[in-house]
Amino acid sequence: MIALVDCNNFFASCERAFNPKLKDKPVVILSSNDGCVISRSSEAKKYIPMGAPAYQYEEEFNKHGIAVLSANFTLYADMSNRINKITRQYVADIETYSIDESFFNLKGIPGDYVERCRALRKEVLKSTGIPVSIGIAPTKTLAKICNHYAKDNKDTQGVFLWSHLSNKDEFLKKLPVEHVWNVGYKISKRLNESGIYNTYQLKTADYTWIRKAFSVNTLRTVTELNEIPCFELENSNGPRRNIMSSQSFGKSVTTLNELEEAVSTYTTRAWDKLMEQKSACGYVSVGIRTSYHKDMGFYSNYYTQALEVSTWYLPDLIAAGLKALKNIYKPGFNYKKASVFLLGITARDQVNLNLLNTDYNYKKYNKLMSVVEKINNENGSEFIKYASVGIQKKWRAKSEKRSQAYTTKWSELLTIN
DNA sequence: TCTGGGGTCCTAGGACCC
DNA sequence: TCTGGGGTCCTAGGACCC
Repeated sequence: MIALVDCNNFFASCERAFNPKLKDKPVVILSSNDGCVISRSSEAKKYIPMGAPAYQYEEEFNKHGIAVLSANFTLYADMSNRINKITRQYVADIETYSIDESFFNLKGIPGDYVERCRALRKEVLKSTGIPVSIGIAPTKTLAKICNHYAKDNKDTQGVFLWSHLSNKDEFLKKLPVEHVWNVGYKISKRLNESGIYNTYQLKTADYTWIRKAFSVNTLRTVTELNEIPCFELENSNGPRRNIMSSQSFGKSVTTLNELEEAVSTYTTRAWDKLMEQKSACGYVSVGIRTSYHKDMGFYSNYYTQALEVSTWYLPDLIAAGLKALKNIYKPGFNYKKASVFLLGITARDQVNLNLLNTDYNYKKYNKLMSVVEKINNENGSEFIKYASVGIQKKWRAKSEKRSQAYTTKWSELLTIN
């Protein structure tokens, strides 16, 4: 049996855990640059749709006394780790699926599954203040469905087991296909065109036809609806295969110079993650684009620059990023966003050496990078940095209503008067 | 003035091998 | 006029997730 534990309104709940004034009040959390709504407390859901652009909803915010906060990802990541730690005390086999969700295996867990999960839920709430819901089923896809059921039905006390459904087929008939995990906008549209609207129809669809008309993943989803597991629990502790750092600017950027600062900065952020998982990368890819909404003309492009040798030496990554940027930069546009991807990620002892560049000094570079990483870990990111990241950073994203780093900075600890 | 920032996996097609 | 049968690896792009 697979269980899915999912935090309710996670970002909004994190803010509430540290700010009692937000209790029972509608709360929304905004994306970076305070652009659009990415999390809502249950009270706010009545008034504000997911993804709503904040500037269009100012009136609603005021009318309903909605507390509006900028996203504080440092806080959310820390809370997520705490919840994971508690979960690990209950079960061994865990896959951290996202910042607010984990799958775990209940096989071999003694006692009643539902009681066990209720105890976990209670413990998480008591220790962190975050309410969670748990769905339990033979497959991940069904566990997702049970999780939603637990969230929507108070009488479940936050935990729901698939086999407790009295009439599963009737239940699935009322569930639109687009609510099924891994059935998104495109696939549900195509399913609808073939007359498949509800999840019971999807469950009983012809396997051969599904495989032919869609991908193997959709077949897996259908199989999982039939209680046969196809998506295994994955090892979420492994290294990332891609690393990305991307952010829109607080103001429009026109000059190459400012874009270079941003690309250098984002490359450094991505490098932080590369160092943390002790990997090397083979390619640096850079993307830039204008706003979708401006009349000034739309431009979007990216370029992937191969490194001569796979490395984790930051100056080489930045140089590659800047080279890629020069390939795609066109003057005369108002740029709104830059992205940096690190691709071709491998373990450091598995990098392919370059036949023509045999004297790449890994030893020396490794030493230098480790020192930089250590100093920044102790003193804060960008304590030591390459000059190309810039100092003024006028393009920096806005985040005007961000709460304190309650749990990760000594200077911002919660004080109680 | 203003619309996020991350990730994963799969597939088709091209380039190449013998 | 005719030009095999079998592979691998890589990349771009598309679909999905939160």
